[in-house]
Amino acid sequence: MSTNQFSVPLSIDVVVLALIEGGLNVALLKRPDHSIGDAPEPFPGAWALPGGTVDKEHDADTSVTVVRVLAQKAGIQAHFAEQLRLFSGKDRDPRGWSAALAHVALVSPNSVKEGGALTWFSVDKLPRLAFDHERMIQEATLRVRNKTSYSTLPLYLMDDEFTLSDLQAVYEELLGEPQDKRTFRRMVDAMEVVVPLGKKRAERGRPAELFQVRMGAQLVILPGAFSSNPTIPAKTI
Amino acid sequence: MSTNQFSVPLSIDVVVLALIEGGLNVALLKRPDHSIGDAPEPFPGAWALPGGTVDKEHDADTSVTVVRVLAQKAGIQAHFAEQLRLFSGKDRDPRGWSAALAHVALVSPNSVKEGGALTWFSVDKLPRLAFDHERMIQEATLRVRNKTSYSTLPLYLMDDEFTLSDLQAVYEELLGEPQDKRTFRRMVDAMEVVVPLGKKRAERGRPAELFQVRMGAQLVILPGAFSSNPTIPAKTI
DNA sequence: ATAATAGTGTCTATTAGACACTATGTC
DNA sequence: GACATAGTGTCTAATAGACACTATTAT
Repeated sequence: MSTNQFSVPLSIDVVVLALIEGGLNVALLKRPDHSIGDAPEPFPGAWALPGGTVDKEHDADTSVTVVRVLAQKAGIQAHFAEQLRLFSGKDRDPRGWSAALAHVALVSPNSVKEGGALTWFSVDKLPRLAFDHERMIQEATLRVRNKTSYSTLPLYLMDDEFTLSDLQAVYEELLGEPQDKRTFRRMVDAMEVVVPLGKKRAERGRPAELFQVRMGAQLVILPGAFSSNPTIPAKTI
Repeated sequence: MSTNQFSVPLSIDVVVLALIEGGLNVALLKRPDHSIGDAPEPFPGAWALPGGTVDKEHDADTSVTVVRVLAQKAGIQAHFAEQLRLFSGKDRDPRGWSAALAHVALVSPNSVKEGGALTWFSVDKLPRLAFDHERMIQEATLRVRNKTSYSTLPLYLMDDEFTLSDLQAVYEELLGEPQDKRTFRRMVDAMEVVVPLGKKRAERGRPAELFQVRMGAQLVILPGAFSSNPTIPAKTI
């Protein structure tokens, strides 16, 4: 095992997002209130993202760690996960220089109900968070909202069966502005990512056709697919 | 200094890209041919990206390391740099489990001439590369080409002064297809990122107005800005 | 004048937005 | 029937592409 002067304490954190009652929520765990044994744990009693460390014996790479962390800490299998970025520095952990590889993961509302020890918070009403986890959540939601404007990413937030009105409501929530029904359906149609199930769901009014994500559908990225003008600030060194 | 079982050997690598005679080139360094002292260096004689390790005493975070690596190893100040992703695993370095934080950096053709020990290679004709550096270069160029289709990223590849025809040629190289002159200029105009210098440059034919990047211009991201349909494969866990 | 490249005018095809209309269910 | 929501038809405005035309330099 090579842990020398060029080694860095590395943790793997995941911003798990799901829609609950139409709003974006993030899964958090409460850190222990008091120190355990002799090692003083930082941020006692604060909330934190589910995370873990790499098991160098068994984790072929960090993506394996992510799957393991989601399963063990969150009891969740994500529909989508990707690296956000590496957060690092001497100030993020009082114990010294450290790094955390942050990820975004999207899960469906259904899987929220099963999730074990997790507590869900609206991304607009976050509690006191440990480390730089608040920043991770901010960047994760920004990434999701930006990608929404030019991709089919929100499909990963849907349940197995959904109506086109459901899907439009999700886009509207993430984009923060209403979408025209006709334009929206033209887009969805053009992307060829959903297939009708031949079933209908009735709540009020005319029953709506149920759809599911097309088998083998990849994340579709279209120029000017949805919304107006997303902007991402540049980082210049 | 905390280097325990949760620590991981971390290096910082940078894919430095520049246009040379119209084509995308990457800056590489040759690794020593023979072992130095007793530590057997992997990939002797192979080419590698400029990189280094975090100096936990002096580097507040990894972005500082990137700047330092670019200055020390490459003698370069980049116009643009961002994290690509963390490459990790037990197989990428024969010495054991390791991680490398890969970056993309863009520099102007002018800065190529000054760059000290670097050797530049066309991204289409790469030599034998150490570690997973070939993969890093592939992902870096893909990222740049994708962003080109919906942003003003290529501005960071331009010299201080350039004509609109120069800029269009860069976009055409990166997108791999010709652009309509009128459409291209409408876009550039709409983005308000360049300003005329009131000077002209003559080579053959009518002299062209010279432009520079507008002071304080940020990376502009427009829906459907350039080109047709970029696609990025999704990663599902 | 001719060649070469810069820059503009303008027609047309395509696409996005608005919005009214029809369709199908419940009460 | 009224009401509510789903789904479609279609006009219009905005945009993108094509491409010809004018402009300005060198030889």
